[in-house]
Amino acid sequence: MTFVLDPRDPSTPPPGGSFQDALLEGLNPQQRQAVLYRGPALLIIAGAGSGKTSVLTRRIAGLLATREAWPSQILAITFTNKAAAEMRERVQQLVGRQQAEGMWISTFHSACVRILRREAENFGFTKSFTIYDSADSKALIKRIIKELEADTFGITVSGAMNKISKLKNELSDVESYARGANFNDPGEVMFLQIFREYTKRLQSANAFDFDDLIGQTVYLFRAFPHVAALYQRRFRHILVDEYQDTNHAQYALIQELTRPVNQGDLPLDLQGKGHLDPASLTVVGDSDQSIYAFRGADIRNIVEFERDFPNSTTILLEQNYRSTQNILDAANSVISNNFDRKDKKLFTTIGSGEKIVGFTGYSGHDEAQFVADEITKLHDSGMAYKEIAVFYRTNAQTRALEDIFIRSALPYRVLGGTKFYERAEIKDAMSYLITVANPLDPMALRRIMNVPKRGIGPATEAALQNFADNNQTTLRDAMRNAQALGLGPKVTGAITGLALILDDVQATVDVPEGVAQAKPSDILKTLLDRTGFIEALRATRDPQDEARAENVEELLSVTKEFQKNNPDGTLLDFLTEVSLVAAADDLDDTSGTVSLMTLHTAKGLEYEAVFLTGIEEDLLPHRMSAGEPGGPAEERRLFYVGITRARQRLYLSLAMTRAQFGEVNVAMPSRYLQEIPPELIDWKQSPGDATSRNGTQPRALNARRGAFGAEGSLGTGASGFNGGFGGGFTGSGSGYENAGGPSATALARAARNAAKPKTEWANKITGTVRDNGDLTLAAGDRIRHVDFGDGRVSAVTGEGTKRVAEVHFDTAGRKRLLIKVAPIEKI
DNA sequence: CTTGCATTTTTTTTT
DNA sequence: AAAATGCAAG
Repeated sequence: MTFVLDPRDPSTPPPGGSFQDALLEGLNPQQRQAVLYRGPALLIIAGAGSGKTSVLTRRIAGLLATREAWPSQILAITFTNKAAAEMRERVQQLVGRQQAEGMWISTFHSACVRILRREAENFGFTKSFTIYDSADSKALIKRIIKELEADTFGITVSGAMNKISKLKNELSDVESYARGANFNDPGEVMFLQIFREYTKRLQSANAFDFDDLIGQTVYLFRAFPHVAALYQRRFRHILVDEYQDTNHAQYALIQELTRPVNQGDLPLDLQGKGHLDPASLTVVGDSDQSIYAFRGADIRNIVEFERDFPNSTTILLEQNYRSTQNILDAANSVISNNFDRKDKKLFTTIGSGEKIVGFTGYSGHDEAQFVADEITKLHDSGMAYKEIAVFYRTNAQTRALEDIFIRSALPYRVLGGTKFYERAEIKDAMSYLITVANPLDPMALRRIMNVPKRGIGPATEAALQNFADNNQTTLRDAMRNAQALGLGPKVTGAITGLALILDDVQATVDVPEGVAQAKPSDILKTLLDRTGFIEALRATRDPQDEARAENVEELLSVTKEFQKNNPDGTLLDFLTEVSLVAAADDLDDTSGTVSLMTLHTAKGLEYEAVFLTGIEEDLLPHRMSAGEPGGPAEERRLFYVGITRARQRLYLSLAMTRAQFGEVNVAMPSRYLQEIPPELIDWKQSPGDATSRNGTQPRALNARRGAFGAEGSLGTGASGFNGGFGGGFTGSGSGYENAGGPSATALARAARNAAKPKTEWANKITGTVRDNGDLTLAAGDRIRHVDFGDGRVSAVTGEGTKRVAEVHFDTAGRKRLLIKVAPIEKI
């Protein structure tokens, strides 16, 4: 038998061995056991970086290579689409592309959509149902609350939404919730009404929300045994990654799929053929990395696995192949503060490595500057940008980082956050596609009814909805019959005109069997052209609309790209893919950029160098987690996840003050910092340094002290902190820039933190990015920088808007600056 | 119906 | 600081 192994994988054996040798090459005994296990249920407790992906892929490859399973009998669930693609790729490299054809490797949500599209007609949906994302659900709930005037009961949109989501994750529907409801509580009665109405409208819109995708699939299996039997029979090996983050609905789904097949439920032609035993289940997880309790993840699923599956085997993977011992020591030490956990200690043979680097900035910007400077140093010493990542707790923290990165000409990309598909103009354009795919969906239709502006306002929309309700028809149908409403001729024409466009395009999608459907990009192009969507954006005075028009054109390229990758991809396939992209999915390994993301998004990823920023009280642990039971423990796990992403270098940074809601607040070091043995951290500037050096403290900070009064002043807070930490934070005190010694860095810092002088050029900073126009610089020029003061240009590289100046500042050391946007002037 | 301005609220994390 | 909301004028 011939086989291919990943040449990048150091464990790839020399050619000539048996397949089994190749399969197990480079694995430790526990990993081998996990690859070779055959039986009903296997639990792999896999510590961070313990090679579980390798184990899972080899396990699948082994099943395929020995013909124990056909590819179509394998269902592997991953946490992101990117992880799914990677796993598929690695299995294919082991057994060949053809051998792996037909495996289901996907996320819970993608797998469920696939099942639901196939089976939805069993229970009152069509295959072209819409998937409502959180924003869609929110809009619908908001509408319902308004209609029912439920806000007078103290019910908020987000409150109702969270509650509904929580209930759905517990597989509770309106009726089961009603059974236990307290009908003497008017608020609860009102909530019940909202829940009922929400459910009804999803059904009539032919739509599922995110939670439904899982919950309704479970419902489908439970209500229709003949459907369940097909999938129980089909999937012989089910593997679930990140099992610690499954919620009850996902747990129930796995339970349904691993039931023994009831012969009588199968179609006649399948009865008595094939396997009737329950599928074999493999789950992989690590309770120390459970960070999704807020969206219903239930740690008990993994803790009680052995009870749920009495015949199961458990394997522990504790050897870490990713990080240095210093990084692991820090991680172990932090996580050991969570009681109620099985003791588990990661170890490595890699060696202790560099110390962890700590830094305390005076502000979020100061911290960001440190991060940028250190990244530049790492890059100068040969580390690729794509091997570096910056993590933070909240998306809002990206602002300061982006600001500094742009000025420093650091190539970066932000994962997640305000995603492309969340932009209003993109949602509008997507709504056109949704309306064509699913004419029953009034939410999508409402969204585009007056985009571009057609003079169809709220009153007209209400009239149409009224007509639809009175005639037991859809909003879309009401638009077709707009003449019957007796509105003005202009509005009526606008409405019927839009209805005609939508009907025309829909006719190219709803084609008879055997006829080819129109392609997503052609559909979008036609819709945009006939509605004048892009021209309307270009015709306005708002300067941002040009960027919006470009975004819509970008969406058009996305549809073309999709077609290139999926030649047979339908409109529905495209809509599904877009609905289910995860933050980590737009990671592009070839981008050559530094990656910025939240700690949650970072799960499952790894980098040579990792910067954990904002390690402060109220941020990590986050203020909002304080009230939740188990909140601080989950935040600690989040910190643990962040630490364990790093292979070689780990940086921990925080700031003494942080801007929030437009005002500056004092920040305190996170309690979790104390949990790392002090000798593991090399503080370039410790929290103590940043507060106790009165002589060199920046002006702006001194000025601010008065504002806080005695009680909340930095002085008081700082000494309290120093006492509490028993001197553990006494760092080198030399400042992080070695260029000019302590006094120089202190000066630079003072300059950086001082109130910005209101010179002409300072005012040029408009919006988020400043523009120096065609300012030209050459080596030898003297310049002045808002934060770093005066300096001399030593070199200029790059072209056009990407020109970068390397500057030796008199006090702040060497920096690289993007000439077009840096806050500089020639002197 | 649309536009512009004033006011208020908002940030945890995500499929 | 930015986004969402509300209100009044055109």
